[in-house]
Amino acid sequence: MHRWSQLFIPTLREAPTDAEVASHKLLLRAGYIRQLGAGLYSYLFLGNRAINKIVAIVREEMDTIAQEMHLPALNPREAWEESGRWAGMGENMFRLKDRRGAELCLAMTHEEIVTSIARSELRSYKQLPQIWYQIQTKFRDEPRPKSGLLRVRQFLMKDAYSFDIDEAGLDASYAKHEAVYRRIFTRCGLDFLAVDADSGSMGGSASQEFMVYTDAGEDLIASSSSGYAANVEKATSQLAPVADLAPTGDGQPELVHTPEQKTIDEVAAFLGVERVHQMKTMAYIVEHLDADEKQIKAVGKARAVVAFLRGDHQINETKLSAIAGGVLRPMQPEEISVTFNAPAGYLGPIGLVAAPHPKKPGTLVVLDAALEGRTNLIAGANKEGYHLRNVTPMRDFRPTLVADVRSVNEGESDPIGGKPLRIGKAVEIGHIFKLGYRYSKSMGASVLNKDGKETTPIMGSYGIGIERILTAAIEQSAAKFAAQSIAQNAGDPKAVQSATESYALPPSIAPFQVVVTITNVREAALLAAGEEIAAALEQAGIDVLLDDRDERAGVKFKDAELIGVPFRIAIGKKLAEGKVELLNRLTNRTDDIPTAEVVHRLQAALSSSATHN
RNA sequence: CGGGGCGUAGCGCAGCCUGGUAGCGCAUCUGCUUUGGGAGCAGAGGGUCGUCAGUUCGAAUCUGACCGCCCCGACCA
Repeated sequence: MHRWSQLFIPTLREAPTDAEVASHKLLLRAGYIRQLGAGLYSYLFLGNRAINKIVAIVREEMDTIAQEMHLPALNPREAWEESGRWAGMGENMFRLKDRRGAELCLAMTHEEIVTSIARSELRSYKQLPQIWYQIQTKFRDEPRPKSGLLRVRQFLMKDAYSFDIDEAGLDASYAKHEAVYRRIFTRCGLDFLAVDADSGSMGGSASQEFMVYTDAGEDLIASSSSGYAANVEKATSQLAPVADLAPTGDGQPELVHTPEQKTIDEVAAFLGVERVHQMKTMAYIVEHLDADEKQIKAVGKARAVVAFLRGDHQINETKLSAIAGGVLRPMQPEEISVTFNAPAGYLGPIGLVAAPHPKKPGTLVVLDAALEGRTNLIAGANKEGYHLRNVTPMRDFRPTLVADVRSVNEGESDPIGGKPLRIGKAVEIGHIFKLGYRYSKSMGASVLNKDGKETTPIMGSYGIGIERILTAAIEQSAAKFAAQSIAQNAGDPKAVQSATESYALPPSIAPFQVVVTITNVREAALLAAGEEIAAALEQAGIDVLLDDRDERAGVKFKDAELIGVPFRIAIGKKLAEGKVELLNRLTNRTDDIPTAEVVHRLQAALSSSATHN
């Protein structure tokens, strides 16, 4: 029996000023965690209990499709040299030396390690597929740890890796993970979305992120009621048709004097046109950091990239970077004038020499797909103080390629059902993706296939951030409480403020399922009833915390709320009538129930809250 | 790494401008009262004022360097 009077649950009346986001404040105030340094936290009794509950769910579900292992967190340099990531990880990896001067790192992830095991142990296609996972501490030297447990330097990750003989096998392994992830997050009580993600730097083919909408998040995602969901790095949308401008003069590109009019808005006002009738020019340098010799020979280590977009659209650098095949940085004005012999602010498509093919030398010119088929646009003239009218893509200039390189906007129609997109911040709690051959190939893993031929296995990689599940659950609940409170206390900012800092965890991951609050331990009858009820609940397999502290009732109620436990049984005045009070914090419903029915009623409440999740 | 803010008791803060040897609330401990929504009264304990150096008769206070933490940005398998 867990008795509050003997536990270390250091709740705080006020949150330290360092804490900004709701989950951070609440985790500190509830005594779940304490900070050791930037991005480093100690998980105290309650925090550790919640984490353990999450881990147990993850483990139980993962065990249905995979085998658990435990790999070293401390890795020798050599293991990371082979894949090229010793250099590739850059500053983000913690590095150290042993007493002999040998270099080591603290692993950020374990592709290299599983691949090296696979390479030395897997011989035949008959041994495939394999799915291996672990729940391990990961280390990342984040440039900016922040938001409590949301972005830290040491955290728990469930990472899994699949090895298959062919793509069909990988598809199956990937699908298994998707299904298991949905079960895990559902059991953890989260409202989540699986979104299409950019698989960019890991070089895979398909990738989905599991996201929870919350303002504390760092990613932006777009979703709609038709079931479409994507990271904005990858999201697309359908656009309403635009009526083009009528041609002027002979309909050919025509110079117009636009002195000092550089921005889209300035030109729009000056010429009396809409932004949709303009073409925006974005110039970048792409650096091929891990280019091979062949590529360097073909297009150089760095090359100019120009993208043309509709005047009211925003460039999506992730999309452009994927096409350009490297890291982008905006061109400096001097670089623009040297490279294109045109002033920044008046850069335009006509006269620009585009590479004929992305793999051929020259400037990579990308026309955003939204401009395809448009006519009579306004564009920069590559001449100080001038723009061009009547610019019609494909007639007046040819880009290297046409591609979607813009960012979607809130309210645009989603590409599958045409429903309006909702764009919001979200926290990434899991990520699955098809890695492909990157590691198996570079590290030389192979097995014999049916025909006795050496075959490189194809890999998948699948992560879950354990702490982020806890954080997201708190953020999600706190947001709900805040919204309710704002609705109920519209005129009272103080009440809103205090309720804003409340939450209740799903029973599956809460450190305890129920708190039994003895309102006054000095009354022998209350104390005895509390002990008895708590024991009965425990007997029934329910995780119960008995608040037997010699504190005032108010203090105990506040603390019970602070620690986020979803149910509370208060033993008080009504005991004289043989009743206690059951509070369901998830529904905010209070019932007076006969003591004899407590176990039964709570079990019913627990199972109904589980099915609602 | 760029920009901003902060560092004084466990937590929240004042004092710094104008140098004179540290204070308030909460928490903690003791006693009495109180006991269903963060109690009241009385008393007590607790601080190298982030670190180092400098200026000064004297530094929490002025100056410099460094360290740490938070926020915005860059970055982010």
